[in-house]
Amino acid sequence: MKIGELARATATKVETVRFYERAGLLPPPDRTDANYRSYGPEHLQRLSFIRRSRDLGFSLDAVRDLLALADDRGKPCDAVDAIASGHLAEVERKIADLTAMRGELRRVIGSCRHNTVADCKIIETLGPRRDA
Amino acid sequence: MKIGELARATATKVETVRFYERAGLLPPPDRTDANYRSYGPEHLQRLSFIRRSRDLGFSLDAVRDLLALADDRGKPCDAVDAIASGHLAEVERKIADLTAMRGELRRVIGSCRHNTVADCKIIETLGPRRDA
DNA sequence: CTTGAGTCTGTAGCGACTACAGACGGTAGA
DNA sequence: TCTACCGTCTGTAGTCGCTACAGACTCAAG
Repeated sequence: MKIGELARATATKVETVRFYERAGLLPPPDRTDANYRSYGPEHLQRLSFIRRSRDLGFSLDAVRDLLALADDRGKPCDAVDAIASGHLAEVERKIADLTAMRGELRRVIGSCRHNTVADCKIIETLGPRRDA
Repeated sequence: MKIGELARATATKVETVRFYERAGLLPPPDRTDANYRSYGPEHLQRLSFIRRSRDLGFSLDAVRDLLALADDRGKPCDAVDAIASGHLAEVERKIADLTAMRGELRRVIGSCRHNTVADCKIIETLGPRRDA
């Protein structure tokens, strides 16, 4: 299959597919006479893996590690678990950060009385020591 | 005050202060004879505003807009509210995305039986149609 | 007088793409 | 057969918000 088909099949942009190749995540495929990339089912499978991992928020580095592990079928699974668990912890930290932000933002926005900027509570909150 | 003092006072790195100046967020201060930046209290106040806004997750573009509004004290406050509300919506979207990710990750990790990669549920889940 | 810390400018790097420019290939309708 | 148009190619630069240098300077303390 050509790059456009592969891209469509995995909901990826063509440029991103080429980017993954340059980044060493997707092996360089054969080329046609016209120098077009020609992918096989193994590429489709590998790109699907990458996309799914990315959807779960894994970094490209993590995806690289996961792919290497996936290719090493005899290895114990704990390394995979470690990567995933580490990532989960990070996601949880981000959720906590954003939840705190949300609380602050709601508080700040809730205090807006829709007057002028001069006595805007939002601006006041942002600039803590504004006295003019 | 010199850039290092300003940076310490606002928990900002010196390079970041200079970056904000280049980015047009912090006005260029006077210079000493030795060409050192010399900041006044208005810079401290403005940088505090920037930092607080960044802590709440506003983009630099949004901070620029907020600063412009803060300087225009007669304007109605609704524009400020709009920026903040838009940002809140985005934060909520991110929380929803991350929460979905977290659920998926927990499910995937929970299925790990700590065997070899060959029958690792995590790898299986990531590569949907792996049959070897 | 020397040492060390702070400051200066300018540039390049990060992650994960995205968006071109400019050239070439392939195909379907007129 | 011509032509229009899409797809593909390479290479490079842009995005965001910093961060990290390199190499030169200044300043204060001992």
